[in-house]
Amino acid sequence: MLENKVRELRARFKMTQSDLAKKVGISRQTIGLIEKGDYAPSVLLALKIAQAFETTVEDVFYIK
Amino acid sequence: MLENKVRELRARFKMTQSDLAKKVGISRQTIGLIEKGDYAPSVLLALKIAQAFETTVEDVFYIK
DNA sequence: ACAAAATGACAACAATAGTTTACATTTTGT
DNA sequence: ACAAAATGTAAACTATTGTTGTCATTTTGT
Repeated sequence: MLENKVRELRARFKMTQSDLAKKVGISRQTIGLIEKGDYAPSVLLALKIAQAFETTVEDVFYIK
Repeated sequence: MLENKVRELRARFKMTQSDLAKKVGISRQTIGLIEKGDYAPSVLLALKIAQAFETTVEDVFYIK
């Protein structure tokens, strides 16, 4: 399955779900669902999230 | 918007759309649509495509 | 030139991503 | 302890991703 480090990275950057949501242009709830692992975002959103954390998509999202 | 190098990479690896589709587990038509730039795949599929070309998501898909 | 393989394109559809609204629960700061 | 901020969750919904089937067109190999 697909897993991700969004929650850890967000903590490291001291951002709330709302902060991140605003930064990448989606809703707070969607960030929550992604963190929960409920679904795989589009690659466009994944790229924006990785950029928000100054890292790569592979570093944030990975197949396990 | 989102652009990608799937067509070039696929040529470099001498794969047909069907080859790549089979390798990443989707239909041939979907590869065609992605190459055409019609839509952004899920990050899961993007990861698989990048892996098929032995490279990163950022190298294959980029915001322009 | 010819046949086979590869690609383009479209429609109708199924599955999943992502939205808004709303409310409950948990965490944080003073 | 209290209020405010942050998070969890759910329903109903819209938008987009991805499917299968079909046929036309283009490319490739002999």
